[in-house]
Amino acid sequence: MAFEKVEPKVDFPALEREMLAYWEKTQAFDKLRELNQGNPKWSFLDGPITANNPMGVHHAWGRTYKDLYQRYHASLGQELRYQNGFDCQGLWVEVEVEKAHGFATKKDIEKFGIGKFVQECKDRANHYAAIQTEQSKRLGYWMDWDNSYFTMSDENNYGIWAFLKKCFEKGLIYKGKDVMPWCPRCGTGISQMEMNEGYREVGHTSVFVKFPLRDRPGENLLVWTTTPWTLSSNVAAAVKPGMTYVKVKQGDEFFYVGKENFENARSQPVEGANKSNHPSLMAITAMFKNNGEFEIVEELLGETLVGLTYDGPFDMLEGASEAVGAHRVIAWEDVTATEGAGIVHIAPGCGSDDYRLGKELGLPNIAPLFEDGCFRPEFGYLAGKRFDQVADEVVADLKNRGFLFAKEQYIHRYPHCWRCKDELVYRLVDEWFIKMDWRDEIMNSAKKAQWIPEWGLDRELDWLHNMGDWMISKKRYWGLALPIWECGACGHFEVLGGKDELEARAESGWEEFEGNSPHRPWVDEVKICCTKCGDKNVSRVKEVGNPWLDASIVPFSTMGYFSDPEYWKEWFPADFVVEALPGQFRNWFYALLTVSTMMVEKPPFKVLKGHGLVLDDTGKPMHKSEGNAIWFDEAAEEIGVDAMRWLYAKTSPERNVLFGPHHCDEVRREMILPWWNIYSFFCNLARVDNFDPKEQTTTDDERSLLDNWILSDLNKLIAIAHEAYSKFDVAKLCNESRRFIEVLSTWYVRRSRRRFYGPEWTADKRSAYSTLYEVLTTFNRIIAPIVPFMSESIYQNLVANQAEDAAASVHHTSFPQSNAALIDDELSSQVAATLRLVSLARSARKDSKLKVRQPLAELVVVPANDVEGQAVARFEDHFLEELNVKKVSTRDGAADTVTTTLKPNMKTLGAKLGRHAAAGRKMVADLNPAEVEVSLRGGGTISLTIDASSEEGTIELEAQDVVITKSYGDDWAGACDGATIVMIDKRLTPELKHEGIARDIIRNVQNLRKDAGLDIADRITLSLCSENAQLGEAIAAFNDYIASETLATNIQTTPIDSPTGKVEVKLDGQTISISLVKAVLVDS
RNA sequence: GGGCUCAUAGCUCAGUUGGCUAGAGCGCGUCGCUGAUAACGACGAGGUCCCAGGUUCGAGUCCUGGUGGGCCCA
Repeated sequence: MAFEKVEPKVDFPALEREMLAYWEKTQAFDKLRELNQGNPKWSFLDGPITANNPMGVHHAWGRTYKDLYQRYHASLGQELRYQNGFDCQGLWVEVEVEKAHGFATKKDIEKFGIGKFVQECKDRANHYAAIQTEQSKRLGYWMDWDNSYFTMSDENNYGIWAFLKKCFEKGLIYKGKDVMPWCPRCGTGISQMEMNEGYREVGHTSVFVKFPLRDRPGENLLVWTTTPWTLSSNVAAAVKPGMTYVKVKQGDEFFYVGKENFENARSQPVEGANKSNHPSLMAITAMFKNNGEFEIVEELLGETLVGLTYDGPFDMLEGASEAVGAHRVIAWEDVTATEGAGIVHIAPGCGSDDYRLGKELGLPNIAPLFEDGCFRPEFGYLAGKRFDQVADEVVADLKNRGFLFAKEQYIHRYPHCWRCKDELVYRLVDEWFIKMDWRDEIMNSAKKAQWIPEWGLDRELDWLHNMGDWMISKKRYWGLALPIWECGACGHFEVLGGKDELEARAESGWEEFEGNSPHRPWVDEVKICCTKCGDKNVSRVKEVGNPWLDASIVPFSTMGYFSDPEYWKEWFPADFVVEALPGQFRNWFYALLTVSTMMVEKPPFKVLKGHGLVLDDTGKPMHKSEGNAIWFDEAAEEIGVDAMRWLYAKTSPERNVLFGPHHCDEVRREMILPWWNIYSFFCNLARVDNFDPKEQTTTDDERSLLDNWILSDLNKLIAIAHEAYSKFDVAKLCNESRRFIEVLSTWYVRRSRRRFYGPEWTADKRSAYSTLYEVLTTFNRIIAPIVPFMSESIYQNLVANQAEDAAASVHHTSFPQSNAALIDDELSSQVAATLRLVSLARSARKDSKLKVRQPLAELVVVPANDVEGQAVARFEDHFLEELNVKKVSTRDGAADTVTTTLKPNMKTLGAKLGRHAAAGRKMVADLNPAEVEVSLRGGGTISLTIDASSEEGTIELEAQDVVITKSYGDDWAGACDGATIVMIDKRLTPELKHEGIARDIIRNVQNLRKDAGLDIADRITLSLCSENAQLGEAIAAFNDYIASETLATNIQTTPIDSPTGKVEVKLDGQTISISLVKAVLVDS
């Protein structure tokens, strides 16, 4: 069957949709699974994508890797699971559902009904999972889409219960307190990651306050804070032991303050362009000045202050009573000399550093706020007021009671809720934790896996080493129901490990729960009996779980650990996982390792590969709000997903990829179009010639040098491809492929073009066809995992439609194997030398100012090595044609035609010579240029003694000290590179001149034919009219040549009546009129 | 403050275990080609391989210390 015509201009997105339809129609994916069923397994584990929005282009990077490595392993015949995952539970889904309803606080949700709310969250996850499924298919991502896992599934949730139960049995689950960023409006803690989203610049009233020392009447600590309301909860004041402090006397009072803090100018930590908008801060010295005269009476180290007790500013409040006896100066290394007063206000109930410090030292925690950010009743005049509305009142009060030293407006970046934009507050809360004192075991697991890049392991170990206990609770609604039942009567708590255990332990509520998923509010109906005190009404705690738990149980829950252990053993651990690097060390990678180490004491993956972020065209992060984010659908239909996939595949994974019009265009130009053009060139000729790959075959003997060379290169590429895919380094393959396409297009195809044109099936033509056919089909298979659509389309035309027994899809065929017998390194190096010599000769031709159309008599090569000499001998024809010369020859030396001249470079030489400049200059000028060139090449030096009597009279001459130029005389143009010299004879004989003119004419005729809309095969009658004698001679001399090249049946020197095409051009300054008409062929 | 990482042409990036004259694409300039090509090709200009030391016959590459950027932790 003939090849289908290939349009050189293709709508790639349309072609991709066509291939999608073909796969759908032929059930190509299912067929592939059937083919590999029962074969050795390759286990890939998918990190779940958050099913909360449509995909952006950034999602496509990881998914491209996931698909292409799976396709490679399938092409080796391996059986795969092809299971995609969706991450469904968590605050991000809740937020979107809240937005849709216009909810502002948790109370709105409770009023709406937790059951209804949770159901809507589920619906939303399902909705976007469906959209992402369709988008992934469009990406060409072959997965078992009917069998994706959802982290909200019962199996997954109960799997986590089993994990938590195991932790509980080892005594690792506990209820603890921590101070964390809290949004009073949303009523929830905010994680570190969420907090990073929400920093905004705001102004706060900051104050310097006095803490009077109890044992030293009249002496005060000077303390600074940007959050005056937290003074209500002050417990201690911290100094840095080794830092120098000063004791300042003003009036009857003394103040302790950090020496540098006291003396130095203060600046606001503001970045960039906003700087000028901010008032500068008053130095502490200046504050004192404002209050009158002062003097420094003593310098002392911070350690001498430690242990002193003081009166707090709010000791009269009932809520602060616990702090009164605790007020003292403590030591803290993190106190800085650049911010505040060098003495830091510590409120362990209101700050996270404060809390940690307080915990170490056993300080009491004062937690003044309710969930909604309002003060508790025991805080006097503050009671019932919100923390962010009391600054003025507090300042006035401090002033009245003599605690205020100074106040100011302070502008800084402060965390805000990323959802409602309210200011966050640090608040002491009860949360549930997993103790992490077994981190060494997790670190051992991490070390057992291979990390790509390797430093990923160091990074993970660093995190594991430093991380605190894992806070697994969140005071929200939509998420894993933490299986912790806590007895309200005695405080005893237990963790249940699964549905069966829950049923067995249920005292009441089972009927209400049964049939529902283990989520709030349904699971909360179930009450159990306290094993300690016998209370029969023990409830589950209200909290839901950390979403990373959801995603990290999947190597167990989705692989049948709980339901089908035999199956699980076959697929665990995964051979490969790949995800975006930033963030995942403390998220998914960490959680996976933790859960898996607890469950089976080993890592759930053998190889973990990470990749970077997707940035915009200019290297900036993509943000919806900045308008530089790109949706997946938009990009897919604009540039096509093959181009997108290639862009992702060719980027070094550990760095970021720049995605935008410019970079996509580059991919199209360097890879997609050249590859398609070679294919369409071949295919359209093959149609005309009725090439049949089974009929027109060739033998090794018949292959040309170029054929052997390109096959050698191809087989090398196959070996590289196997290595790159199996080591997960596809970027390397992309680089090599690009190089291959380039040499294939610009050397093999271009140099071989004419071999395809003849009418007869000569051995050479068969050889050209069958070689290029093999190269096309093989290379197509190599890159199929990366560009599945384009390669499928090419395969369909070149292979599938040619043979009944061919596989239905390129993705059903097995990966090519490299044939070492076809690799010829010597030939490759000779071709490389040829390319280099031709390039040099072009440079020489350019220098000659004679265009390539003008034939010249001779090219002379002075080879630098044997390979170059062999190249000239073996590829003589190519030199002749490429450079349009009549003869090519080699010579050992070129001393007779090339003059080498040497000029001293006084810029560098002058400095070396100093006072010997004049003599040295002469000496250098007298050196033998050719010998100097040889000596200096490759970094050598020449020792010159100008004046033996002085030490500086001897210098080392280096390459940079001289300028070496070559001239080739009037008759030759030349170029050199290293030791290689090429020269072209510039002398034009009349014969050569005539041939040049003939070729110019041919070119103009060809253009005219094209403009006249003639078919390539149309015959013409040609008229060439010129009054110039030289043109006439040229036409006469090359009449046959012109006729055969332009398919002219007749060339006349008189004008044609009503020509189809006519043009007047100037050749060599002389006018010639060219016209033509399609010849009428008479059947003979 | 600690960990990891990056720094190569105007821009985006290659550069295996140290090895001949440090490369590509884009952009720029010049020329050419244009019956496979949404084009393309050739040639050219453009480099302190961030800085300073060290190891070595030899360092973009290895080591130490800085500077600057990124990520993470504190």
